[in-house]
Parts: sequence; C-alpha cells; structure tokens
Amino acid sequence: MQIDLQSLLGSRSAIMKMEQLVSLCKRRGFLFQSSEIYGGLNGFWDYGPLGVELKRNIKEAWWRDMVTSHDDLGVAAGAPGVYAMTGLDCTIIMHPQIWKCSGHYDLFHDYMVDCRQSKKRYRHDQVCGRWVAAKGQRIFATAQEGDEAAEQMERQAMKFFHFRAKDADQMQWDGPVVSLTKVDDFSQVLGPDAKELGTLTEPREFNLMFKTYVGALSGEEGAAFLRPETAQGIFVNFKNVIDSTRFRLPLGIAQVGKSFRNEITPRNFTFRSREFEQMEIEFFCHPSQSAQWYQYWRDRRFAWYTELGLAGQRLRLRDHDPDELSHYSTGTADIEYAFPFLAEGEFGELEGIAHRGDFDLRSHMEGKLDPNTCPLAVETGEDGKPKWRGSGKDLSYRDDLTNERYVPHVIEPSAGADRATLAFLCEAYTVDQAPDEDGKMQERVVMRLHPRLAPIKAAVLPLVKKDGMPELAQEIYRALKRHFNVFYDEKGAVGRRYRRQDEAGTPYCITVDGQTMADRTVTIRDRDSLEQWRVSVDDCVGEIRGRIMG
RNA sequence: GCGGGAGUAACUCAGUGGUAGAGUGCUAGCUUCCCAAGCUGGACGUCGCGGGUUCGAAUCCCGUCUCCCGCUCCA
Repeated sequence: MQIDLQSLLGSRSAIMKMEQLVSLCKRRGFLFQSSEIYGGLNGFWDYGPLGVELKRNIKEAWWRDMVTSHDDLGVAAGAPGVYAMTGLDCTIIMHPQIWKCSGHYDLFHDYMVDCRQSKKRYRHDQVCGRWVAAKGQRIFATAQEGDEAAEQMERQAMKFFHFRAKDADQMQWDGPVVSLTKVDDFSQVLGPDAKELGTLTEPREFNLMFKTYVGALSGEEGAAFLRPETAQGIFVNFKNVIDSTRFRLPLGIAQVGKSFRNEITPRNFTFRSREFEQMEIEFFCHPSQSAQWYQYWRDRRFAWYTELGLAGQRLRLRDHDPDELSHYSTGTADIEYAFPFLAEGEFGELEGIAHRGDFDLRSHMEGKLDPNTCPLAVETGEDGKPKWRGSGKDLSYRDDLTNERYVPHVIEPSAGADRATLAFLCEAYTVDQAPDEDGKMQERVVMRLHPRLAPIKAAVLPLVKKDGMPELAQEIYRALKRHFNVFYDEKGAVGRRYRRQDEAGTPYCITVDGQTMADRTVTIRDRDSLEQWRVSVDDCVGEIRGRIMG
C-alpha cells in the first residue's frame, strides 16, 4: 500500500512539474499551442522566440556532431573502421509508390472496427469468425486472428447461447472460418469481446498518413501523402548520392526534416505531435560488418544525449528483446527518457537505432518485401504478382576496390527533434534556492540547458543605468552579437534581470559595474553556480566561446 | 474512440443570475554598485468558441474546440 501511495504522490508531483514547465514554456516563449487564438489544433505546436533557438541549436548540434565535423580520415572511437558522412534534403511529398514499397501504406491504412460494448478496437482484417446456429438463432461468432482463434470463437458462442461444455454439440457450425471482411451486415456479428450482437461499428479507415492531392485539378489519381518519415527519401536517393559523389561505403546519409503522422492520441505536450521533425541517418555498409556498425551507432547516439546533459537515471538505452525484432534485423535499441508526464518507471522514446538489413533498398528495387519471410521475399498479391512493385532500378553497390557488388545493409539511427527538445527542456527545468538581497534564500526557477543548446548564450547588463555603464555594455553587446545570440537588458534591478535570464536558460551574464569603468574588466556570472569572476572586456568573446564549446 | 476534470489578464487562480477581481509578471519614472528590493504611476479581459433561456449570463441549458487525467491505440 505504501508503495502505491508513494508512486501516486510521485506521479502527482511529476504532473505538477510538467504543468509548471508547460506554463513556463508559454510564458517565456519556448512553445505555444498551434493556432491558439482560434482555439488550438490538437497535436500541433509552435516554437516561440526562445523555442526556435533551442530547437535550432539541437538540430545544428546534431548535424555538426554527426555530419560536418565527422573525421572521415581517422577511425572514430569505437567504430569498426573509417566511414564517411554526408547529408540530403528531400521533399515532403514523394511518389506514392514509395510508401507502398516501404510498408507504410499497408500499415497506415488499416480499417478498424470498434466495439461499442467492450470499448476495444480491432483491425478489421484481423478479426475472423464463423457462422454458428443454435436455439433458432444464427450468429457470426468472432475472435481476433491467432493460434487460439477457433477456441475463443467457440467460447464466445457458448457464452452467448448460455451453453455448458456438454452442450457444445447443440451448436451447428456452418462453413469455414472466414475474415470479418467477408461479412457485410454486422447486426448478427458477435464481437470478440462482446456479450451481445451488433456492437461492432462499421469498419473505418485509419489513415495514419496525411493524404493530399498533387495538381490543381486532380482527383484520386493525383493522391499522394505527406511523408511519415524522412528515411525513405534517403533510400530512394541512395543511388543518386553514390553516383554524384566519390563516397565509398561505409557511408552515412543524414537528413533533418518535418514528417507527418495522424497519431491516434496526440498527447503529452509535444511528445506525440502530428507534425514533427526528425533527425535521421541511414548508414550504408557491407552486410558482413553491419552488426559491428549497429553496435557503434547505438553507443554513439546514446553518448550524444549524455554529453548534452541528459545524463543520469532518466535516460536509458533499451535493447529490444529478440522477439520484438523483425527476423531480418540483428538489433534495435531505443534511447528513452523518463518524461515527467509518464508514470513512475516508464520511459518515452527519443530515438530508435535499428539494424534494417537490406529490407529497404531491396523493397525499392524488387517490390515490397514481406518482413515475415526468411530469406526475405517479395510480398505477393492474390494473383501471385508482387503486391507493390518496386522501382526496378538496381540499388546495389559495387566496391571499386574489390569489385564486389552487394546490396548494402542499413543501420538507422532515427531521432525525434521535438522529442529531444522536450527532453532537454524537462531535464533543464530546475527549482532551486538562491539568496535575495538580504541574503534570505528564495525559490529560483532555472533552465539548466547545456550552453551549446541554450537559446541565448549571454546577457549583457549594466549594473545601473548611469555613469556610462549602458554605453560600455552596449559596446560589449555589439561585439558579442557578431558571434552569438546575446541579449542586452538595462531595465530595472540587476537581480531581476539575472532571474529572467535564469528562466530563459542563459548560461552567462556579463555585468558592467563601477570597476569596469576603471580597469575595463566585467563580471561573468554562471547561471548554475551563481559564481562570478572578472574578465577583461576584450576577452569576453573568447571567454564565452570557450565555455560554450566546452 | 470511451469515461472523468478543466478553460476568466502574459502566468497562477478567485468570482453560484445584477458594474469582471487578486497575486505574480509586464511597463514608465525615481532610487539602487550584484541576485525576483523600495516608492510613485501605467497598460492589459470578445470570461475558449457558437447558439439558447432571461429584463439581465463568466455564472443556467445545448452544441463545439482545446488542455489535463484514466482507458484504448502506439505502425
């Protein structure tokens, strides 16, 4: 009992913390609800003046750390060998066939039926059943597809007719087990978990991809989708990148961009948004080395979050269980964060690192592969032909040193930019104690963002608005502004200005005081420790740069 | 999709049918040589939106949107 109570209190304080964070985000301009003046739009969020800088810094840190600053001449720590990195920027709307071959079309186009009684939801095509008659009534007893479907169907029917086990032979089964898709009239259908007939709704399309129409006058033939992930744009451009550059494998191709999914339940602030931004790498390598590369990327990506401040118990790397994996994948790991809005002990995904084998490239060559086959084979329709035809283009790679030709295997570190932003915000939000002017400890809200990520790198403040301090402070401000996003503030008491910067996550405050006028030194205040030290006016740029770069 | 709660100033909230409030924040001036200080001023509201009842609605009724919580879902 005590444990329950504690976890309840724990989650309540976590919810309160989350509410305070949401409130701060609104108040200070990190995040706003989309279309707010019109009442908002479920699942869409806007980044305000501070938020846009934070998110940009996260994306830029990712791009710099993964792509532009990558040393392709030496072997990175933990890497199996040298490799190259490059980038790409694809369109959001692509050829509709791409989503058929990627598998998104099938997965995102399920028809669902809801049970009004049990409140359960089923995939229309995964409910099967059989006609059965007894006591002068003929019903369609159903169950969810699976090994025990037949027994469950029978149990459902027995319950419905109020039969005991010994009466089972009074039920007359009629015809084979068929899919619910073969039944048009649901009035005589007994849902898999229902006690009465006719509780299932009509099948409704669950269109998890956003549909749009290409061409001003187009009908269904112009139907297309907003991409649900950036990855496919990289796969379909793999040959272009190889042909237009002198890159050799192993090669990683990175992309940052918006993706769109009709989440069923947008919730938890920006965690589950319908329009979101991804930071994805598709890393192409020789099949024999793919397992090592997978390990490398898994560890490398985890370390990236750690270095930027998501250290500690709230971040974890979780390897998927073997039975969670597709058989063609030798590994998938999630980097997860214990968001405050989740229950105690629960984690939410920030990034997935997946070993995808050659599934994607081959699907775009030959036609959509059936992930349940081994070895992978093209999924066929009822006519025996490929269900979804591939491009027919050869996407294999020829190693011009060994002359070996192969379809590369792919490691996919796929990160959510908005989720990372949210995690950094959650991690940064801190309430601590700081002394007021009387030395009394007061509550202080401070966003302890990593200096690299902080929207504003430094604030320049004249201690008082006289004695030439504003003029000198403005001079320093202009010098810094050429290099970083900095903020100038001369209004009001300095303590208030410090606290304002604390809430914005500004790591350093540069203050011009009486001594500055004498010896051209200023104080620099550290956001987290509240320590101050003196630096020459001319060294400010170097001092801030050194500290931001870490 | 279901059930529960909520929506009033930038933020947190009070306001049970009769002139829309408080605290914080914001802002101007004075003061102030280091952490939300003091003094004197100032601005800020279609009470989520739409409709209805009423002489009169933030308040009652209906609809709708959004947020939070619990289910469901999470490829």
